[in-house]
Amino acid sequence: MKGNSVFKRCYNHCLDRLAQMAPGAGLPSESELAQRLEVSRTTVRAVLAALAERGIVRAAAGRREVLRLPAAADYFPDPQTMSAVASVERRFMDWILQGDFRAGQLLNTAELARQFGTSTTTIREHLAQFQHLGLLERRPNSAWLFKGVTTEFATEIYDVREMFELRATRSFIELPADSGPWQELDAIEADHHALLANMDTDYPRFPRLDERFHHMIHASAQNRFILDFYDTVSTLFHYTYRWNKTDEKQRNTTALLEHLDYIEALRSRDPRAIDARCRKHLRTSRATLLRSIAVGPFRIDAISSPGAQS
Amino acid sequence: MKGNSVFKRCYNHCLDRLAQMAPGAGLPSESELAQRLEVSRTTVRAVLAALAERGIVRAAAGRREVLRLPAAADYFPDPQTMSAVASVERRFMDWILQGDFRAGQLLNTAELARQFGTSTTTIREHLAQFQHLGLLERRPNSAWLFKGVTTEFATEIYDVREMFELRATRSFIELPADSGPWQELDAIEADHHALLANMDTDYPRFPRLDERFHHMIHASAQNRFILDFYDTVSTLFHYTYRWNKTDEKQRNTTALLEHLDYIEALRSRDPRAIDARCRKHLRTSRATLLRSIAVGPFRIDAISSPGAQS
DNA sequence: AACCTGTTTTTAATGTAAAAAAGACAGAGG
DNA sequence: CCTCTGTCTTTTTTACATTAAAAACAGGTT
Repeated sequence: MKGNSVFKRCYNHCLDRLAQMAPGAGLPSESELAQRLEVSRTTVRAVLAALAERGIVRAAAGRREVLRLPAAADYFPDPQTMSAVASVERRFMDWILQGDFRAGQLLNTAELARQFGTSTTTIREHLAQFQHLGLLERRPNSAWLFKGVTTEFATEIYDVREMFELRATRSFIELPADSGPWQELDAIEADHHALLANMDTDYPRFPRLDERFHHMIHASAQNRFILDFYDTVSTLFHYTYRWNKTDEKQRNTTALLEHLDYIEALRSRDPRAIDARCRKHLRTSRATLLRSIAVGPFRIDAISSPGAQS
Repeated sequence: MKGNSVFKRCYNHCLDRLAQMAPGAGLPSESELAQRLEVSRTTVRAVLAALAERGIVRAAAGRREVLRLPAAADYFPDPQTMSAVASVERRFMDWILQGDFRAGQLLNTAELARQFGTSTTTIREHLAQFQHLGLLERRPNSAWLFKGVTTEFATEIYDVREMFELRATRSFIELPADSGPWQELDAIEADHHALLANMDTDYPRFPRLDERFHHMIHASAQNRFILDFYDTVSTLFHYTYRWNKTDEKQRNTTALLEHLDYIEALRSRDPRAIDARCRKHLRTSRATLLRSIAVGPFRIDAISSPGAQS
C-alpha cells in the first residue's frame, strides 16, 4: 500500500559507497550509515539485510564486512527509486509538454490514476501542486480544467519572475563581499568558465548550473514567497529543458555568456547595469520557453498571433 | 463517508427563496432551480424530496407548490453547511491566530484529525494549502513544521504584496476609463462614502469592501500568480480581521480614508502619486497585521526587537 | 557513561471503498 | 421539437486500512 522507493534509493546509494571499498573491509555502524544516507536506521537495517541476502555483505555478529563488490545487476532500476509522487510529476509534465493534453480539456482523477498506474489519492495530491503552478484550475465537485501551456502562461510567469529576480539582486548587492552568497557567486562564475571551455562535450551540464545560479540570487531575497515561486517554476523549466533539445548547445552557450555579463553587473553593484543585464537574460530565457511551447504538437497556434509577446 | 454539506447549504438556500413566496405558489422546474442555486439537478431533487418530507412543499405530479412558509427551525444549523475542508480551514486558522501553536512546533496529521474531528486525508489536503501560505514546511516522511506567524512572515508577505499591487495599478491605469474595472471603481468609491457616512453602525462591513477593492486592483494585472497570491493572503487577512477587534472602528476609518486617497491618485493616473498612496496604505495595513500578531498569546516577543518593521 | 544493535511503537504515504454530488440517458407530455 | 422529470452511470469527496519508514525504547558491550 506504500511504495518502498526510499528503501530502493537507499540501497542503490549504499552500493555506490560499497563500490569504493575493498572486499573484506568493515562497515560503519548503523547509526552512522543512517546519518550519512539521510534515512532512518530502520531503513538502513532493511538495506543491510537485503545486502546480506544477496551475498554482498556478511552480517557476522558484532562486525559486518564487504564480501564482494557490487555489479551493475545488483542495482534496482532507476525508475523504481522515484517516489510515487515524483514519478507522477514527471509523467504528468511529459504529457503536458508533449501536447497530450490540450488547453481547456477536463481531466478526471480515475482516468489519470489508471494511465499513471497509481491511486487517485496520489493523483489528487499532485493535481493540487499543478494548480499552484497555474496550469490547472479546480472546479469543486467536478473535474479539473487544464488551462494549457500558452503564451499567456509564459508571459505571466516571466513577469513575476522578473519582478522577483530584480528585487533579489537588490538584496544580494547589499550583502558584504565576503558573505556566503558572494563566495558562492565566485564558485559559480568559475564553473561557468570551466563549462564554457568544454562546451562541446559538457553542454548538458548547463541546466543544473543555471538552476544553481538563479536559486542563489533568489535565496538572497530572504523571502519565502520569492524562493518558493522560483523553485516551483524551476521544476517546470527542468522539464522543458529535458524535452526541447533543438539548438541546445547554441542556446546554452548564449545563456552562459549572458550569465557572465549579469555576474559582471552584479560585481559592479550598479542597479542600472544589473537591471539591464538581468532583463536581457530573462528575455532570452522567456523566448526559449516560448519556442519550446511552439514546437509542441497542437501548439503551433499558440504563438500565431503577432505581438503576443509584448 | 462523504459529508452532505452541499445538500444542506442548498436546502437552506432554498428555504430563503421559499420564504419570499406565497403559500400555494408553484415552483420553477428542477433544471431552473439547479441553475439558480449553482448545484446539480441531483442535489435539487434531494432537497425537494426533503422539503416534501417536512411538509413545506407538495410533490404533486406535474406540479409542485409551496405548502407553508419555512420557520427558523427548518434550517440546518450554519456550521453543518460548511464543507469539511472549509471547516478545517477555519478551525486551523483560529488555532494559529489564538496561539495554540507555537513557532517551531511539529504537527502530526493523526493528532490534528482527532482534534478537528475529520480524517487524515482532509487534514493533509489542508496542510498542503497552508504550506503555500508559507506557514508550514513539509518534512518528507516526517512531521510538518509550523513556521509561525512572525514579524518576518508579515514582512515577507507585504514585500511581495507591495510589488504585486504596484504592478497591478500600472495595468489598471492603462485601461480605458469606460472599461469594467473603472466602473467598478466608481461603485467602490461610492460604497466608501456610504460606509463612511454610517460608520458608527456599519464599520463591520469594511473588510468585505476592502477585499473587493484590492481584488479588483490585483485582477487588472491579468496575471494568475498575482491574483492567486492576493486571494490566498486575503483569507489570512479575513481571519485576522475576525479575531483582532481592538480599535476596529478607528482602524477601519483610517483605512477607508487611505483608500479614498489611493483612489484619487488612481484617477490622476500619475504613477508617482499612486505609488506614494498605495505604499502608505500598505504600510498601515502591515502595521495592523503586526499588531494582531503581537496581541496573540505567546507572541509578545515577536515584536520586541525594535526596528524589525523596517 | 557512550555507543551499538535488536525490538516495539508511532506516524506518514498511499491504496481502497463507500457515500454524495454531478452528469448522461430516456421516456412522457406539452 | 423542446422541456421536464425519473432512472442510471460516473466521478469527486472523504473515511479507513495497510504498509514503509521513522522514532522511541531497552538491553548489552566496551
